Amino acid sequence: MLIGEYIHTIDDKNRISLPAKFRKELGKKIIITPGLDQCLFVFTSKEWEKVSKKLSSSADELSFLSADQRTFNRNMFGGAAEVEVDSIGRILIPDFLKDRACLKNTGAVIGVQDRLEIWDEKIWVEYKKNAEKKAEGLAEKMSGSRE
Amino acid sequence: MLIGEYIHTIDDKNRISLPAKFRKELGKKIIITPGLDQCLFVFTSKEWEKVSKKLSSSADELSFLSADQRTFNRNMFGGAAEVEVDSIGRILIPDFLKDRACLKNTGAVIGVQDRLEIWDEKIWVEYKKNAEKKAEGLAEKMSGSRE
DNA sequence: TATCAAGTGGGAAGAAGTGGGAAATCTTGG
DNA sequence: CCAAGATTTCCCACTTCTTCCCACTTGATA
Repeated sequence: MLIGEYIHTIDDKNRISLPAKFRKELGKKIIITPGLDQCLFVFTSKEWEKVSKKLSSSADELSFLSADQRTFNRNMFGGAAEVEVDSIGRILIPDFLKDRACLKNTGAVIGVQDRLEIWDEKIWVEYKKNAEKKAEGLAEKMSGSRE
Repeated sequence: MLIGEYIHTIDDKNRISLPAKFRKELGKKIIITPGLDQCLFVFTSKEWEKVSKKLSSSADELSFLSADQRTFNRNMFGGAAEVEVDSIGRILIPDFLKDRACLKNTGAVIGVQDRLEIWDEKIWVEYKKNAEKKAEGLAEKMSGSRE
């Protein structure tokens, strides 16, 4: 399982190191997509297959019939990139994805169960401040709604 | 079962000794997560599997489609870390978790049934003062609400 | 008082992260 | 169609940080 938070620099060539702890689980080829909330999602090839299957098969309908679905899928699939992990564990972030997530010199790499997220460090710090408070509230809520 | 309270120092390298009494039960790999109320939770790998399964049990849905779920998962999984217990029973607390719990030089390690909690000593002392008073009242309340 | 176990501290070897240069590939202009 | 420039990719080297191991201290017990 992918867990934890790591701060890494993004160099002039748009490369960022994947935390050593994640490399084995991620494998050699990974998929990067524009995520939700100003970050990038990173999936293993396997996870990506699952995810894309679930996204396309919501209900039995053809996914392109719904306008919302079209928008969402264009974003998710059109913005995705398959990248290779180099010999020492780095990946190259395509320019258009770097822009999407407003990445600058320093990125935060977050393990969230079965995906990674890549944030610009500053945005991540800001986000975390709010999220910590919310998360405690959510915990209460969940404990209440549990059967 | 993990019970009791131990005060240990956190050294310059962010290491803290696990009380000798707990080591056998905890095993070699443990999971640390941000807890509720300014402390860290420490789980055995087994316990963690249970906990994370319950938390992520939103059936077949993609967990990242719900905003609340994203917030919660980022906090829970992104804030977690798997750490190894070294040969003489210490663990290394990652910086980001140390910050979360405002840990300084001295930590309180508390056994709470099937998990440990790690508090900054001062915060723990403060918390205890209040908690002792409250606990008596809560006992009344709980005895009333239990089915 | 001596011995053993537990806790604390620090040094050294190794791994991980970062940066840069060279080779290969692609593109553009002549 | 070829050549020059630019871009990308691959690889190597340096530096920093982590991890492992050993030794000292303290307190408890026989």
